Amino acid sequence: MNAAKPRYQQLKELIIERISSGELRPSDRVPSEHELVETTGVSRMTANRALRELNIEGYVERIAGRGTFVADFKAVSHPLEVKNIADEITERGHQHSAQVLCLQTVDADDNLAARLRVQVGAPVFYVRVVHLENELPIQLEDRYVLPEFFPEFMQQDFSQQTPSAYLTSIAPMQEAEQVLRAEMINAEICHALQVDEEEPFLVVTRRTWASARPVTFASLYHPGSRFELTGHFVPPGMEKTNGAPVAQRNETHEHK
Amino acid sequence: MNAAKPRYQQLKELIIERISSGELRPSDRVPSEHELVETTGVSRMTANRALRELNIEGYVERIAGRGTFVADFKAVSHPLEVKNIADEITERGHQHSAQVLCLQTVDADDNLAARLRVQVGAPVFYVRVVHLENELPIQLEDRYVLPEFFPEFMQQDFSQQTPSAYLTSIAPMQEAEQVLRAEMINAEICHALQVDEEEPFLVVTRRTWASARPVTFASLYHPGSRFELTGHFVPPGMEKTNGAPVAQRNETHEHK
DNA sequence: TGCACTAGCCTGTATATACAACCTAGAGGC
DNA sequence: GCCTCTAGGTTGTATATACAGGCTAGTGCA
Repeated sequence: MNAAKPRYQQLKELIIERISSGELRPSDRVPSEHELVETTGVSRMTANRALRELNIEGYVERIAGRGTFVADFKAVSHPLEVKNIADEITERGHQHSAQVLCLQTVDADDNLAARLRVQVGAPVFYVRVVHLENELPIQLEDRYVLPEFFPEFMQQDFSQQTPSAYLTSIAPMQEAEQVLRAEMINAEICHALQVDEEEPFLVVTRRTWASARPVTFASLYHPGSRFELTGHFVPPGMEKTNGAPVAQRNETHEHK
Repeated sequence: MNAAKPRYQQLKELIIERISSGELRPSDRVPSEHELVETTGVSRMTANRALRELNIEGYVERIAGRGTFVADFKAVSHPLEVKNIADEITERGHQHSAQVLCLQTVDADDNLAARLRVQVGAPVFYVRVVHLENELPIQLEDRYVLPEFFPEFMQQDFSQQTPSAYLTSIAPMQEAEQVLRAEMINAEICHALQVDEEEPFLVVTRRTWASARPVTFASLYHPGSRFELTGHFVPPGMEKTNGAPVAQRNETHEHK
């Protein structure tokens, strides 16, 4: 079983592994091209290609003259991904606040055990938080977390830092799966969000993986009348094409 | 105004421009690295970098031994994008069919004129199609199209080919904006989809651009009980990491 | 002490060269 | 006619080299 993989790819995976394992943490320094040449024996161009591609893929930040550093974990980069809700709200210039309704350890039922791949009855951390935008509730977050991955979870103050922000600061998100649907929701959640029971909800359920296993499972409930998910997509390579004769491009949110 | 841009970037933009303008169409042959060396005077490594990055970005397909070809237009590549609904259904192994409820030319009202950037009262093509999965209606599509970009639109048979598939076969999608929300919908649409009026809907509205202007505007209505949007995200660079000890990966739809 | 400058490290780009692997058309033999 | 094999074009990777430009710490001068 010879490593049929090209050397630049091996280099990339070696560095990704060091990041995923926690050996290299966000804003840590990654070996420079010259150091990689010396430690691995590749040429500088090969080291450059590996680091350059890791940069494009968002793993590292490169600064000419300073070095290469592990990137802050992409708070998920899809156009339609629900990012950290607190960031989204402050980006709109509004005030984010959060109320922790519940923070406890629960035993996994069948459904939860299957989603997190644990034994039925195994202890799982659980938090329920309501997120408010300018005092108006716009999201209820039900989140289950694997205790062995986030042992300090229960000691956090989630009215100050969102669960999502805390989790990504501890472990890199390696894979995510999410499902989006429209649903009518039970009275308890409607009441917590101060809407009536005829309100349709936009529901996002998401699992994220780290170290090749699911580590957190969340359901996010949004009142349809107060929340919409906006995505704007520009094909890669065109982002900064200001020299080309492309007139107005940056009018993302002119409507409404 | 010297071209401060690096040469590989200039090369990329030159080729993107030829694709966007329609000079190079999907599956057309793109100049080989050697030809680019001869016509533009760069070295082969520089030409290689330009083509390699265009490949990563999805503009072209490269086949060792054959050449480089313009890619089929990515039927939109986000995890959460609503792709061509017909493809999604057939990928699930089900039967797709479509009913054209309406195909006509309408005058743009205020709202539509603003979204498509045309004069109020300007003629716009309009089609309403219901998409069925194994005879069950799962999407109603209301689509408005700029006549000057798609003059043959009204002659198409949209029960055979979805509007989306037709449009992307004619013009490359350069930019997209979409909004997703949960809503209660009027009786007419509920009736067309054979659901009762208490059904919550997942509504997607989308504009797509070509040649730096919006060319089509669509609203897609999905009954909440019959439709969910699934996204699966693997960070770049990890897609084919089969050498790493990552066990089962392809179980995206194991639930439900 | 405080400032200016520079040496040295780093990334970014560009080139020339080399070899391997892949694919196809066409030559040549059967 | 049909098959085989090969020559040549094409991509994929790897290396050595070179120069430009950004950043910083530390030297040395005032």
